[in-house]
Amino acid sequence: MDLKRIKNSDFTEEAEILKILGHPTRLKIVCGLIEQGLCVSDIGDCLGEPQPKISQHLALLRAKGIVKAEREGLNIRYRVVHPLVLKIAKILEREKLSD
Amino acid sequence: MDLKRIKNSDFTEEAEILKILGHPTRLKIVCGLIEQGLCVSDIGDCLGEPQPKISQHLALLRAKGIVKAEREGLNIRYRVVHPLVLKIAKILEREKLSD
DNA sequence: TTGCAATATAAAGATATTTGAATGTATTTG
DNA sequence: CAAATACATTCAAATATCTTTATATTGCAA
Repeated sequence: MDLKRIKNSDFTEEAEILKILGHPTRLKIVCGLIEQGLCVSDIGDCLGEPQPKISQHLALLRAKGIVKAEREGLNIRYRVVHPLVLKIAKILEREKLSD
Repeated sequence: MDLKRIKNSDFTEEAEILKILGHPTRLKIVCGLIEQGLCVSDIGDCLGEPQPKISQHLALLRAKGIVKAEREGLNIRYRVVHPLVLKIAKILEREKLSD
C-alpha cells in the first residue's frame, strides 16, 4: 500500500481490534476459542485466572464484536466470530506449530 | 488450537507485537512501509503528524524489532522486517482493497 | 567551524488499561 | 421458594500509554 492510499485510509477499527488482541490473556482466550466454543469457567481453569478477570476480558471482546456468547443452561459458550480475528489467530497457530 | 496447547503456550511476544500494531498511527506507519522504505519526514508529512510523534512511534517499532532503520545521508529510511507483522499488514491491505 | 536540516530524546501532564475485591444477576435444582 | 452454580458488573488503585513541548544529536555543506 502506498503513501497516498494510506493517507486516505482509516485504520481506526483495525487498530482497535489489534489492540484488543494485544493482551496475553485475551490472545490466549481467542486462540483457545478457535477450535471450539468454551464456557467461562473452562477458560478460567485452563488459564489459571480468576473468573471475574476472564469475564471482564470476554466483555471487551464481546463489545468489539470479536466473540459471541450463547447460553447453554447454566453455562455460557463463547466463540470467535470476527473474520479478521479468525485469520490472525490461525496465523498465530501456524507459527506456534512450526516452532 | 485446543485448551491443553493453549495452557502450555506462551503468547507474550505475539501479544506484544499486536499491541504495538494496535495504535492507528503505528498501524498506518507500518502499512505505509510495506511497499517501500520511507524516511521520517515523508511519513510525518503523509500522516499529518508532528515529527517527534512519528519518531517516538518508530523508536517503539524499532525496539520491538518490527522495523529497521538505515541512514541515507541526512535521512533515515525505515522498513518493516518482522515476519508476523508483514503477514498481518498484507492481510489488512487485502481487506482494504476489497472494500 | 558554523549553520542548517533531519531525526532523536526527555519531561510533564492528561488519559487509558489492568487488576482485585466485592457484589449483583440469572438459571437450574431440590 | 431457597440454595447453589455460573457468570457479569462495579469501583478504586496501580500502572502504562499518548501527546505535546522543549531540547539534543547527527550529518552535511558552505
